[in-house]
Amino acid sequence: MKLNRSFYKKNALDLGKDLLGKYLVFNVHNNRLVVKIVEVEAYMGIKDKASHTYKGKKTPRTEAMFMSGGHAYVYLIYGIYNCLNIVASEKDNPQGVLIRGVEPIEGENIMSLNRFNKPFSELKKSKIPNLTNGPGKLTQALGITRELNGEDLTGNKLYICSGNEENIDIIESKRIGIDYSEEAKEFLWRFYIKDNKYVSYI
DNA sequence: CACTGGATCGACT
DNA sequence: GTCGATCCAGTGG
Repeated sequence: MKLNRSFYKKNALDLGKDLLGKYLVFNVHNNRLVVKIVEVEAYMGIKDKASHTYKGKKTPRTEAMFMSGGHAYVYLIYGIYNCLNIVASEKDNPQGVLIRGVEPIEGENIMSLNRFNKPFSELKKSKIPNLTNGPGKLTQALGITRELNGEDLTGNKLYICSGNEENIDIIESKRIGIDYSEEAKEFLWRFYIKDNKYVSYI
């Protein structure tokens, strides 16, 4: 079942936890790609020093974060990689959830071609988690680029479905890669599914 | 306009 | 474990 707008209209911490175990669906070129969300980070916006929208900062890049919950915010990091965020809360309350790790459910062959330019059947077993166990990796595997910035997740191209979220053991830990953000870097705003192979970093 | 640094990854030791 | 790649967004002049 596709999740509707009201699901996203909550703060990023609650949305982040609720997203674990859900299925992300992306339809491209007659291909249907489905992945299970296993690792996320919450960015709480105006009061969060680690957030692009700290103090309500609005720029051409961050504009999508100010849309109502249930849109995509995609940005470029380190000049090379795209990161996918799910916008949370209400319009003009710029909170979001960064997707850091997903588990392939459908279309793993396309993901393997996108990442390593070779079919899934030729991947060594040890390489399989490497398909999607990181924010830059999963966007590459799915083929998500900044063209999808601002995409409405209640549409038919990119959306999230209820999935396999029963009996999930959630681990809370510090967010990654935000050393500049003073006390905010200590907050336990990263959530992942315990023992899942597609978590980027334990 | 010029400069600075990043919500990462992969190659290498 | 360390380190370089690579390019855009943000800032200040």
